[in-house]
Amino acid sequence: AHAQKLERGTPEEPPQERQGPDGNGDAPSPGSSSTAVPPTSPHASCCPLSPQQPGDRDGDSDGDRDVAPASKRCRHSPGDQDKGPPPAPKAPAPNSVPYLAVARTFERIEEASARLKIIEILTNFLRSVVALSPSELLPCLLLCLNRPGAASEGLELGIGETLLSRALAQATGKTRGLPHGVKDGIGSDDDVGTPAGRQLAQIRSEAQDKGDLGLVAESSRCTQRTVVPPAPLSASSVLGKLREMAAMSGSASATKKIDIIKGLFVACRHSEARYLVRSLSGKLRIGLAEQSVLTALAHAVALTPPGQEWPLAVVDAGQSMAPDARKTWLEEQSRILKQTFCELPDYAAIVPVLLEHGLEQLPKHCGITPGVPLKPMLAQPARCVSELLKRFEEAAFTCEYKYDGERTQIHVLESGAVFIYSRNQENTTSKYPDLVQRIPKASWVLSSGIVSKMLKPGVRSCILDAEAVAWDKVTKQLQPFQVLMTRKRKDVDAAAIKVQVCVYAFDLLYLNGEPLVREPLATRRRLLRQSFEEVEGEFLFATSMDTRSADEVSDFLDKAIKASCEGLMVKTLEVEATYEIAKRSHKWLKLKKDYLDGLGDTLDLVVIGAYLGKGKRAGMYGGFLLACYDDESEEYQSICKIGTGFTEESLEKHYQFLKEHVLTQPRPYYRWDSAVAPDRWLAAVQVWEVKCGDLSISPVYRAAVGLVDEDKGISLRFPRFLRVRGDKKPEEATSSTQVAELYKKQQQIQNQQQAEKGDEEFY
DNA sequence: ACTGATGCGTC
DNA sequence: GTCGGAC
DNA sequence: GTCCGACGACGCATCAGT
Repeated sequence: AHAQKLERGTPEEPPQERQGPDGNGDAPSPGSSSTAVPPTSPHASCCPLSPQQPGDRDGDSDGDRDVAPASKRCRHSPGDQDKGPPPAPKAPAPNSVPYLAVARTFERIEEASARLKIIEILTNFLRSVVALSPSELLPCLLLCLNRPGAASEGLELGIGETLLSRALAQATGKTRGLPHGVKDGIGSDDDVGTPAGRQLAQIRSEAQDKGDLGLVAESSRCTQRTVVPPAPLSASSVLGKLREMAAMSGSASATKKIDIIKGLFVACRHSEARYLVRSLSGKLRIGLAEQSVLTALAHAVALTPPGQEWPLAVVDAGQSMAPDARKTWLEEQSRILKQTFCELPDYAAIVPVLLEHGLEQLPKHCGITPGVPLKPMLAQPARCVSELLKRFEEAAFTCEYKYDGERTQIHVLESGAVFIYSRNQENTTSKYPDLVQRIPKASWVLSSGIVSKMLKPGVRSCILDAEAVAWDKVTKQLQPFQVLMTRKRKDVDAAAIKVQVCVYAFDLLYLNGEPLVREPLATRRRLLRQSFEEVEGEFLFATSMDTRSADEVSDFLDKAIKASCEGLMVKTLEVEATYEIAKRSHKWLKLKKDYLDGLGDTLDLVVIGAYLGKGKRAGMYGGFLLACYDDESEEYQSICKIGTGFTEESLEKHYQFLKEHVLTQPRPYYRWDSAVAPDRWLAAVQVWEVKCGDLSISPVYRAAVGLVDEDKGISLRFPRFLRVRGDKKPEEATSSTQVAELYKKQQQIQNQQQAEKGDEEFY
């Protein structure tokens, strides 16, 4: 019901200040009792911004709106006391949670760096919400996670830096009240002549300086006037607006979204603007994400059980426990929630159950359901074969080819319905109608002529874990990831599909009504092989080998590469071999050529540009534009950007060194596309050694243009910085010819050419 | 009707 | 996807 | 080891602007 309400974007009831906790409440100082002492002067003790902003925005009275009567304050305090929310003197009416309470919590979290501290702050905030405004628990959680809803809902905000900057420019510009309907800043930078254009330029420049549009919003004055002061934001109203915007499409939707953002911005107080803008831009940047939110939620509902009558009988259910016992108990509670969440990663489904039945009962009501995506097992990189053997010690393990495609979770329901989900629980069913057709039950419905042997008799329902890989039916070869990417994504007509897909199944998570995630891989794999039949080019089991010999692993890795795979996945078979993501999400290991020292491709490239950093890289360069050298034309040709592999120290050093080499304009012998134009052009003075996964034909980069493709250059997949090559002059960088060679020698390209050759001989 | 920019998903 | 930092 | 947030290439889908 709550979700429906949000979907309709129902406006919140008029806020009742009398009851509305304002979130200003500071925590009692450490050591104080569980009973919070309301600060006597809210501005003095709770609103650090107020003294600096006398009278608040525009001198109107909204600075006072967020001050509730002292007796009602502190309810949604994110306080760091560990004794829970302060009991209020009397039963509260159903409250909404002020967005300011959320923002204040975010502030505190952002200031903290220790995860335990972050969890504690959020826990206490959530305890307040559970106790006072349980109906707003879901919106609060979604705001903390910065998501408008579950991934499988497929909601996209469709708001990026550009749109957001324009909205801010309009809200802070002086366009209103100007005669003759001045252009409002929508459009290109061409309108810098207009006030809004100037404002936009200023917003952008300030955003570059601060590396965070949210901070810009917070420090900008909103000049939009409203006749009636806007109502204070609540958690659910903000989330409702987010969902409203996500649901919008069609022409002029951007303008409508801008209007909504302006409306929200007008209503923002204090730090609300910062977090609103960050939410809209998709980066909360407070060091809080899924795992910590889950832990905090578990702690919150464990300590302050939901559904209690007022006054709360239990504010801290762990109060009487010894510290150690309390810790163990909280960890166990957290584990229960996380396990459930991994099997049903949807807060909209979990939260109501949590509120009604409590945490202990949660697993009874929520679990794996075909048709609902679950969290996939992930893998950690292994640097060498010996690390592998060391990690798995005596435990038996298996190696599987690591296919270069898209992770797919295939759900077959008893009804015969088929759903396909991505690694991130996005519903990709419509992208794979061909794949859906291969499921027999679906085939009956769609076309009785299609017969597949894939599912063996007796399989009524299942969830498969697999990789979908582009497959050339003519040459009977795997195709590169880039080919798979060219498939249409929406409303795909199975008959019109050009890029065929072969599914490589490697795990079975559910079979005929039974979850298998608590079974070891050996069992799951046996059931997988028993239940399904391979069909060439359509459905195969991932090629695997069970071994304990380092040499055999190495050989198998080479075979995988020769078979156009990325490398190997290595998994224990019996020990620690369940599919319980909550216990450890990266239980598997991945072994790729480019992880191995001395193996994989490295290039020596020239830095020719830099991008201003954002977030924790604000105030320095966050990324760089690299080029190879073409000795033929004596040009530096852009090949990729790079933004990882640096230590904080090296990043600082690069900034100090390279800022001395900033150019006012690019050298005439630089070749690049406007899409990658850097914030600062740099003189070609330094060579960096860079490692990468594959080399790809690029739509925007210019390296080795004309050597492999007539007018497309080459770029690097997964580039990362290794070190400065102080011994190399820029002209000694990797040459365009060498780049082309590296491209051609890739196994996938070799295999492809091999196939073409065979084709020619055949005709 | 077309194109380029933008957003967002995959890896 | 890769990587480094904080814990 | 876990969690988080810096940053990468690339292609489809969508929409503003022409």
